Amino acid sequence: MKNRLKVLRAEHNYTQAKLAELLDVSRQTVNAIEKGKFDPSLPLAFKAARLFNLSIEEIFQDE
Amino acid sequence: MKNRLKVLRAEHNYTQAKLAELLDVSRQTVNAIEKGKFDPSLPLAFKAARLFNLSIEEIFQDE
DNA sequence: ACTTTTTGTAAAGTTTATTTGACTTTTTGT
DNA sequence: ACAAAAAGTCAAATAAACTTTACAAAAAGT
Repeated sequence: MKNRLKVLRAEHNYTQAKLAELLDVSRQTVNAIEKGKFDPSLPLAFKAARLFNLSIEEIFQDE
Repeated sequence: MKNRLKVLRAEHNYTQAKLAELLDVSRQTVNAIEKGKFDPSLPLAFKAARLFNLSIEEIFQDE
């Protein structure tokens, strides 16, 4: 599962730590998801989508 | 997290067992998700969305 | 009424997501 | 070049998703 978190983070000038704080997860979780180590839970995907005002599909891609 | 799986199932005349088979999960998993016992993983949410030709947000609602 | 199908539920086990703490490497600012 | 900040990573622990087996309750078909 790919995602655009790194780009979105750059666009918003967020550090991994800042994004983690906004999503209410640990910095390592953000890092791991960005690096494709695992997929976020559905609730976390929703949180990210709301944060960036995007649909889940616009952030995460199944391919 | 709410979802419209039961309705979508009814619309397509799918039993829980049939939907489980199409989603490649156990029947109990479908049942548990429908009953709100836990949320699906993001990959599973994507599978359901593709199956019904809907966006994740059209099937699962955060509130 | 009876039989079959579907749904609900529960326990025990496996896998995956997430945490915390610690440490290294890379990037950025001066 | 140096210091500080950010990103990467690892191990051990907990939580949440998902499996299998098994059985009971409810719904549907004849």
